[in-house]
Amino acid sequence: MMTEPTPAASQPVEDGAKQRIFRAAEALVAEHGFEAISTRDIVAAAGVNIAAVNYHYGTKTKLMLDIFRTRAAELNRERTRLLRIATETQPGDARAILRALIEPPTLWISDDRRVALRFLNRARSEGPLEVRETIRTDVRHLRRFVDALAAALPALPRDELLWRFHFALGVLHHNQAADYARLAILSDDACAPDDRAALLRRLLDFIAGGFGLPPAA
Amino acid sequence: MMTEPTPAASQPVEDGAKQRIFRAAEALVAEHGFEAISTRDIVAAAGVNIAAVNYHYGTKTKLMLDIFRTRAAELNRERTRLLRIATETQPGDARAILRALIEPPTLWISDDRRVALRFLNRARSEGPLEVRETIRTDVRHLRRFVDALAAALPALPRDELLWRFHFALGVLHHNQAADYARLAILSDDACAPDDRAALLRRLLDFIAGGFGLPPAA
DNA sequence: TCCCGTATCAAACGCGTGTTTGACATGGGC
DNA sequence: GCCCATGTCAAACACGCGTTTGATACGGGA
Repeated sequence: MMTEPTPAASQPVEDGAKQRIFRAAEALVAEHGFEAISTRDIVAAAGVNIAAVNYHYGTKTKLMLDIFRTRAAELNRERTRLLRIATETQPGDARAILRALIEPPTLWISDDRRVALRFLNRARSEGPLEVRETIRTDVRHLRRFVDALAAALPALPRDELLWRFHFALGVLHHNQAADYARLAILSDDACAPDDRAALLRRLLDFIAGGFGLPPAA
Repeated sequence: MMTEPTPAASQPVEDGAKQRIFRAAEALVAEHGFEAISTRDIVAAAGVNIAAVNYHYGTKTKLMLDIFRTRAAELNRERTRLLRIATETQPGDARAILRALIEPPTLWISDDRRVALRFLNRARSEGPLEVRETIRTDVRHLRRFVDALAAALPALPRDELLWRFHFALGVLHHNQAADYARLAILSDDACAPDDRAALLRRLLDFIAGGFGLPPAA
């Protein structure tokens, strides 16, 4: 008798107005983008009065910041955990480091955290200035991966490493974003991101190949 | 004595109100995004009256569509030309095909068509529905590359090929978009996309590696 | 019982938006 | 000289935006 059955996402189980606003705003931004939705859209989806946003969050922008920080922290925590495991159990294995970077967002795509992931991507590209400035926090987080890769690939010059890391993030972000539409059309619906394991393998193979790593065992 | 000195971009040389609106809107969207700019911002930058946008283009959205179609056609034309050359002079060379895909947008980054390129990316991700729907046109264009790659890599299953193509487009788009900022911070400003030839080589190496191709000769 | 912090509500405020209007200027064709 | 198509202009339109207000309800502690 501890909690409600199961929360839809990793939000607190209580379902007060504040949480409903949080989740409605996250879902709407994930689907329609930052500028396309209004405070009135949010409160309509959340089933609360329009003044509730400002009462609980002060400002629409502060609400977005709150969502962003919550979700970014969740993602970074999971990645950091996997990175620690990788460097401890498979020291020097660059592929394992890349896997720690890639696996969390890729698995999120196919469960109920897909919404959180798409929100994060929207925020990074379209979000208000206050949101985009927190990218500097992300950089501190990503540097751990760069350093781990540098240690695992001592022969690779640092600028080459950084460029390839930059390209790898491009693949990741693109994959989290909207446009499976184009892939679906190109493939006559033969390619869909349903099979999590296969998607993760393909992503890891592609990025590891881009880093010049030999194919997996 | 044929034309004015040199047009800033590949627009007609005449500099009437219509062209000034075109270029001002393109530049503003490239820098600030689709929803962030208003008709009044555009006419202020273009030095024309506010009614000029609706007089010449009918609607703000139609203006954006006009810019998008113009620039997309330019990019696709250039890519198609390179693809034809590649398949004629280096038949069966997958790397040459990828180069035809990658080279035009990569070179645009470092000349005065950077604005056009960033507009195209903004449009694809944030643009109004009418703009994003023209992605289907792009798909017809991209299919030529998929088919050429399939012919050059007969051993690669089509679904694997399509996924890797999807990933490759991710790298490309990410690279055309805003965020060299993160790379600059990560590298302490050691990595900048100034050197066109080096950027093109790095991109091509990464994507060819992702396709499992051996390093270039 | 009274009180006060918490929360919700309908209504409104001021402002910026995309678009439209109607007047006015220009200039080549008859 | 007149006409009409082509542009340009200041002003205004209706509307949606984020935010604020002031009233009202609830509910546990003194």
